[in-house]
Amino acid sequence: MNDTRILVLAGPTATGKSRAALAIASAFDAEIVGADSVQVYRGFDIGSAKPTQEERHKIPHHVIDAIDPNEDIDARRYAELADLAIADISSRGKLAIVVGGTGLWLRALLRGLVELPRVDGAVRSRLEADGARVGSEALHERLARVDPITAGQVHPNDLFRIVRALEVFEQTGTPLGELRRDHALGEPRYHDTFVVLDMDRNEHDDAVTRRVDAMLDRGWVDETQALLAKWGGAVRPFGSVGYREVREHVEANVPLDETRRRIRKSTRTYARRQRTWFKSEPGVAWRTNASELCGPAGRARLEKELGL
RNA sequence: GCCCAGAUAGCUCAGUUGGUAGAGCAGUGGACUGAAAAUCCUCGUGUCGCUGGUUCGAUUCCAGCUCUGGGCA
Repeated sequence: MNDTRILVLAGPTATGKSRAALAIASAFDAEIVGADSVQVYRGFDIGSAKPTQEERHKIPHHVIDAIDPNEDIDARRYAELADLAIADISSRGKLAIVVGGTGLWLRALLRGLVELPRVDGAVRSRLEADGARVGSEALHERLARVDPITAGQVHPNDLFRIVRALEVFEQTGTPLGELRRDHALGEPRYHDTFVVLDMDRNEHDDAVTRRVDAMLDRGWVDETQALLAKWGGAVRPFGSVGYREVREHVEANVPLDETRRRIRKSTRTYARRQRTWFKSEPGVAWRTNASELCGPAGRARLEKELGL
């Protein structure tokens, strides 16, 4: 356990996290550490609602624009980058505010993950090829023989997790289910104040609609076109909400209105998944909304929680 | 005014040879330990337009009415 005190601001997309973080950062002389699996990528700006240059000039942001789109990052590497940023910020006597909606990354940072070797790309590709050939049920049966614990927890259709469990078994000789059982949920790694933001459902729906429209008005299509030209469509962030749909607009001539509709839909679906995640995430100190958090009462509570 | 077709889940519709109904889309709930904006799972009661008639029983058949679309005047 690290002695550093940090503030964590999480919650579904488009609930006002970034704006609240900016307000709190100016009030408390803090800097911001992103926890966002798309904002880490350079160039993916508009569609990830990345803070603007002016905002970032005013308040330093870390672990945003950290890698190129053709580089790989995972929860472990994210936690390492965030650890470095937090250490740097607190060494200068400032407060670090971790802001983002990527639940697994936050968990990796705040609680740690099971100790495991690096992912072996060759092993993973081979297992994926197996999956494509024999189907996920067959792979699930294979998993049941070597790792019954995980097989019992993972649906036979969830190829993604089946492959992950098999690759861990191949690399370590120990079933992932046993490793996880022994690790459980790690002890807190920081003195964190974990705040989850949410919003009234109808209000949030409107916020999503407005945000998608604003992004398109700001030149999201042009940005996507340029990114496609530079990196190609196979790069990971093109699998994300919105970029996937805009890419189809550009490459497959899906009409803009239809694209707009699809983005709204997948954004809402994504927000729902985030809501489910944060609902049961342990260690949350306060569930609130952006306006309450940024009001006088919120500020008083933050001062108390953070010991300022 | 007349003729024809339709009226069923938030939307588009299917269906019930008379025993109170089901798909797609939309939406919802959930899982998640190095791909996580990813990946995967779950969930469908609605005066079957209104009023009457026939019937043990009508959303289904019949009549009238209302509304919508199309055609003819």
